[in-house]
Amino acid sequence: MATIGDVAKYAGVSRSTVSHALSGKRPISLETRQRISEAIVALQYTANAGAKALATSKTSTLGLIVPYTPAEFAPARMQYVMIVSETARELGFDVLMVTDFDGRAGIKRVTDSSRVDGVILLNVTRHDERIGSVLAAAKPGVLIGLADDNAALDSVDLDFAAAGRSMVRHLAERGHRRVIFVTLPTEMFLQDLGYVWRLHESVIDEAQTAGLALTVVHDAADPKDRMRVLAGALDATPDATALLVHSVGALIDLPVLLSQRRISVPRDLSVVGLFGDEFGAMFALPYTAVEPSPEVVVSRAVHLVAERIEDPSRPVVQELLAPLMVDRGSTREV
Amino acid sequence: MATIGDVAKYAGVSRSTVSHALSGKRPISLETRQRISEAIVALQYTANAGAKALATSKTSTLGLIVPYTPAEFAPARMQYVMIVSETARELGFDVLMVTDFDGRAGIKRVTDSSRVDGVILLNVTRHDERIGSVLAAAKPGVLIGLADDNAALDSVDLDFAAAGRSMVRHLAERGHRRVIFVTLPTEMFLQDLGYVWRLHESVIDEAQTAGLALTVVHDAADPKDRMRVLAGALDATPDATALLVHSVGALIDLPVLLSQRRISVPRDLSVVGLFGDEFGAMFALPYTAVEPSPEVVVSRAVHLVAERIEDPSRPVVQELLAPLMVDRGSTREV
DNA sequence: CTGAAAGCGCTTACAG
DNA sequence: CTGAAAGCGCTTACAG
Repeated sequence: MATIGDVAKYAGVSRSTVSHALSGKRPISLETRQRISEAIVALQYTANAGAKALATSKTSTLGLIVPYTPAEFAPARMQYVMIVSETARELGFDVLMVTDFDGRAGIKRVTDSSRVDGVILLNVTRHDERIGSVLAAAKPGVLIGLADDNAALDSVDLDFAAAGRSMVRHLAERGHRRVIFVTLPTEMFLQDLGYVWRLHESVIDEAQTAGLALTVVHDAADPKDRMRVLAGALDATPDATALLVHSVGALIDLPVLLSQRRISVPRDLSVVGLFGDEFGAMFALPYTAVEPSPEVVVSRAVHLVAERIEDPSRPVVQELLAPLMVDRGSTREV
Repeated sequence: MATIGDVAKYAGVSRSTVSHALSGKRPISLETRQRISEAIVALQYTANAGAKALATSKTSTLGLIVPYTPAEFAPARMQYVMIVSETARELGFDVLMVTDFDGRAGIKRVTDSSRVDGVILLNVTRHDERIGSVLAAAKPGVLIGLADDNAALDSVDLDFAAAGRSMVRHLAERGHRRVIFVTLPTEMFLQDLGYVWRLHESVIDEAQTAGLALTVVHDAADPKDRMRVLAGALDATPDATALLVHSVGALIDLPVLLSQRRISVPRDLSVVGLFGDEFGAMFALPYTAVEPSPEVVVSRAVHLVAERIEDPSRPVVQELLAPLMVDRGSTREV
């Protein structure tokens, strides 16, 4: 690999001139600049990242802390990872994936060794131990999700409370009075993920406000049991006119179950859920849904951490994204 | 952050002694070693990764080149990424995710700047342009998948040809003579992914050998059309006694369609497919299937690139993993 | 507008 | 068993 010294020699200038030509941090005569350009092309020069990081204390790398949460629905995760990576690239960063079983250890490792300029925490829980590690590292960090004690770090998330309310109101406005709420498996509540609770509570709360009778059913954690749980819920509440579904597993099974029972949507039953367009397309889900908009949430998070790397003193922000509802005609007036 | 100099001062030794104590590359007296250990703990010392990389020309980082292939079924991808990351960690490497739209540019970027010691190529195609980039970079690289011209790089993959043959034989042995082969969308064939062709061709080939009449149906690329394609295939070949399914989308839709038509498996129809245990569990797929074993394939790939980083002169290997079939009782004798 | 030199934090011959 | 010094490839005051 050619070094900056090789380029300097080839162009007949000093290394500092090459460096400045590259960074644009001081004026370089046109002629010199051209000679340097030629040298760079001729020698195929690319700056050594390690040397640059050593000299500047900047790595141009973001650590993506992916927690180990087997119970969660894995497929959706890839989308988040891809968006982080793509946004990071647009902002000039590379992404180091940190999937350590112990997220705290992972954060400590990549920050202590100065491998990253900042970290992005995926799947934040309400009492997320990783927040302390980010604070201890004294590096910029952003939470994708809301923690109870997140005053110290920037965070972004979908406004799941608003999402829950809008789903309930959507049904209430159409005259539904008895609704089955298929919420997430209890295992996921135990994982303390903020959005799980926020959506759950807002649905229950808004149902009360709207005078809507809610039958709450936790989806099964084990896919084998899912269908039975779902069927049981329908059996137990025959007078329900609508389903409000948060569980992704239930959403996938629903078409099968409804077809088995010859239940037509929305004629016999209205359905509203929470899932992304891309996900819905993949499984051909024909249901009206609140859109979690990962591209917006995640891209915003990456921008926030990049901004904070630029300016560590910027006030902490907490952003909640207003959810959009996509009407696919799976709900009707009753 | 404490530096090696701080540790040396604290322990009352030279920096080189600390460095050697850390690497174990020369004998250090017990007493000195202890003082150094204490200093490291007291100062919370962790070596600066950039400085280390600069001094040793080793980054302890692997580049994971994730291609941009929207047509492919995304959820499965995350599993591969996670296994790469976990295996890399076990071997002492971090993972840099490279998701550039142009994989070649991504490889050039991370290798030219010496950000990685080697690269792992996901979703290799038969004529993969990225191979040239790895060769040009003169860094170790491993292919997950088989390319036509892969004599120069290590590669690992499931033996998809064997997988195809074993599925056909499984049905042939049970007396099936007319089978519908639901293969991948034509879009995926155009993407030139090696495994797509290898499986396809081996199924057709083995069917001929086994005297099995095959109706080949390409699954729809658009999920909206999937169900119709699948239904059309059943209608067009009413005398088929079995389904051989490669398309993941078709696998997901199959339970719905069969339940709609009151077709019972394996009583009315035998089904064999190609999908992983984890994936099958997530969608509660009750079908006998060849197991793609991503954990084995991917972990092997990471080991191979790590070995080659250690010893660049090792002969190139190409490993094909024999597929396992998991019998879930979805096929019967006819 | 340009260059010589110090420094970032490591490792590793070299010398003892 | 240990240390002083050079070097990895950059950037950036400092000086002109």
